[in-house]
Amino acid sequence: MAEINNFIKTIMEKDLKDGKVNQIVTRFPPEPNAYLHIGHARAIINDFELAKCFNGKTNLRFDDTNPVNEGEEYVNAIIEDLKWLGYTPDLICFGSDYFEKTYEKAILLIKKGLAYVDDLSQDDMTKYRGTLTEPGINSPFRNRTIEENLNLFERMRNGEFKDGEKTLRAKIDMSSPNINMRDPVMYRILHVSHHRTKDKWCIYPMYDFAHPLQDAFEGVTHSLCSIEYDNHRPLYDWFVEKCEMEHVPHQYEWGRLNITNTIMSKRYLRQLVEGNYVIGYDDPRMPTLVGLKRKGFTPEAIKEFILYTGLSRINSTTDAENLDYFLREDLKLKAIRPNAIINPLKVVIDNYPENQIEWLDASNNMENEQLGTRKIAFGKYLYIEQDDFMEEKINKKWKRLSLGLEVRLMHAYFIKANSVEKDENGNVTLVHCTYDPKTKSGSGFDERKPNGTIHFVEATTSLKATFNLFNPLIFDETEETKGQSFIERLNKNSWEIKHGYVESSLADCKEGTHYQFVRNGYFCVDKDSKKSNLIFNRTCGLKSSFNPNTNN
RNA sequence: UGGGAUAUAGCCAAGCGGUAAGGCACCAGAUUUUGAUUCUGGCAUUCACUGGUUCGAUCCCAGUUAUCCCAGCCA
Repeated sequence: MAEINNFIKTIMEKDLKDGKVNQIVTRFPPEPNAYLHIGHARAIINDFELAKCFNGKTNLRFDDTNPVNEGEEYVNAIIEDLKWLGYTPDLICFGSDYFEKTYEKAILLIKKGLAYVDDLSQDDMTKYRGTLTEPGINSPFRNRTIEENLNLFERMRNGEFKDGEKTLRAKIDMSSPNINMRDPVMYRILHVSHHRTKDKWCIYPMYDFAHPLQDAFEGVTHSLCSIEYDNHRPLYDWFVEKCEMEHVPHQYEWGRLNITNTIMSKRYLRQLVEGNYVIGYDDPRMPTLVGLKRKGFTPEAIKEFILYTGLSRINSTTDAENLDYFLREDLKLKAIRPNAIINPLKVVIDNYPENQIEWLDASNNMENEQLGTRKIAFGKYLYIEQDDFMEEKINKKWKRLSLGLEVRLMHAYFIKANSVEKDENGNVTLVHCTYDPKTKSGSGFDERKPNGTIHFVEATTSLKATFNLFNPLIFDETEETKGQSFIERLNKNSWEIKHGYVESSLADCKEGTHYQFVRNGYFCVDKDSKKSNLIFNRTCGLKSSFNPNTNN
């Protein structure tokens, strides 16, 4: 695996060397209200790998301070995703585990005159907050006595007020140019049942107040988050200091990772699922970890991708090509390489006996002998790929079958095309060939070189199969699609289905097994596959394709 | 428009005062029973721009420009 190396690691090394910390402790803090996607994978992998570098620890802490939309379903899914990526947290905990301790710290701030109960309505609070260019105005409730605040806050907890009636706010500076410092809300009233604490609480702490305290309670040394929290760091530090936390955690930010042609926002992903535009969160076109897994991605490929892509404070958009590369790289030696024909063209070997099938030895992966060999069938009737035949060789680069030319059928014989049959539209429906028995694979025959090597499947023994070809769910922003909603821009051809044939050795293939089909890329057996109707999901394409019409 | 962050090739990304790492993509050639893989070579005289300091600047300073984030009782 690639060695992790980024600016956060440099910071950690220095902190350790300077004796600022004795052990690195990080945390991955998802809110349990969505499925994890490739963007989260970046946080997970960096959190865990950085700690691992220094024999540190990493906690999985569910940030469940807003019971609306949060739930058990997501908690379990996130734990499963982490397991799939190969990470075991040193501690699994919840923000709600600290509700009591967090409440006590709020009391402390009230007693220090640094927090107050506010009666302002939501609309008024917005007005009092000011704008980006104008300072805010102090709330008329800002100078309540400590006793009054203590009393009111306790009554908030006891459920004496309705949602939105009161809030607890930190008393900082309404004229701060950093809007986060303009008396941020610490607690709001929500008469909502929490998935873990049920109805015990009706006031819930806000992220800005809860998060730094949780980090401090757990002894987190390096609290890593994305760059949009940069503006929150002064507040983070303010709460840690004013709450007199024994342990002082520090927040560091990195840029978000986007991938070309990929929708990553929680809101959009939810819209896709709820609007039935995709099968579910594990639809192979989704950038969720479960989706990538079902499409055929391996955790190793995702890790390598993240580590090689690096980390900086810039929000970046990486070409999806990079993701594909690391999957190809991982699968190269793992995948079995059987024959599959996606767009079949019939071939008949005129000089081969009727009703005879020959079973030939074929290597599963010539670069990895450990994957063994299998038997493939050869007979009078074959299927080849339509793209592999052209009546006339139109240019020097053409390395496939044409009339009068000879090609090697992989793992089998040389065949020569002699004539074709066509339908009423002039399309080739059958190619008449002859084979040369002397050219059998492995015989060492080298008297003449074929025009190329193509793959095939024997017609009578092959199995029918369905191939799922996935394209990006959305188009790039173009002139025509500009201004359209995201749903309107959905790629109508994001899922193409092809029906073809695979060799008989795939009769007992298992879900999740990877195959590389020659010139068609890598495929993974989908969970819906049954022997009678094999289903393969394309995981990624090969590196380059050849278009006979555009090459000279 | 106030504050903050960022700017290195088509895309990521090292570099932290001594003369531009690496990966993807791309191009050329060799090998090849996959037009894949593998191998070999090529790919920033310049670091958003303009000045300044310095023997010397991607790096320090000043100004300019561009992009992103912040006005939830979301996280």
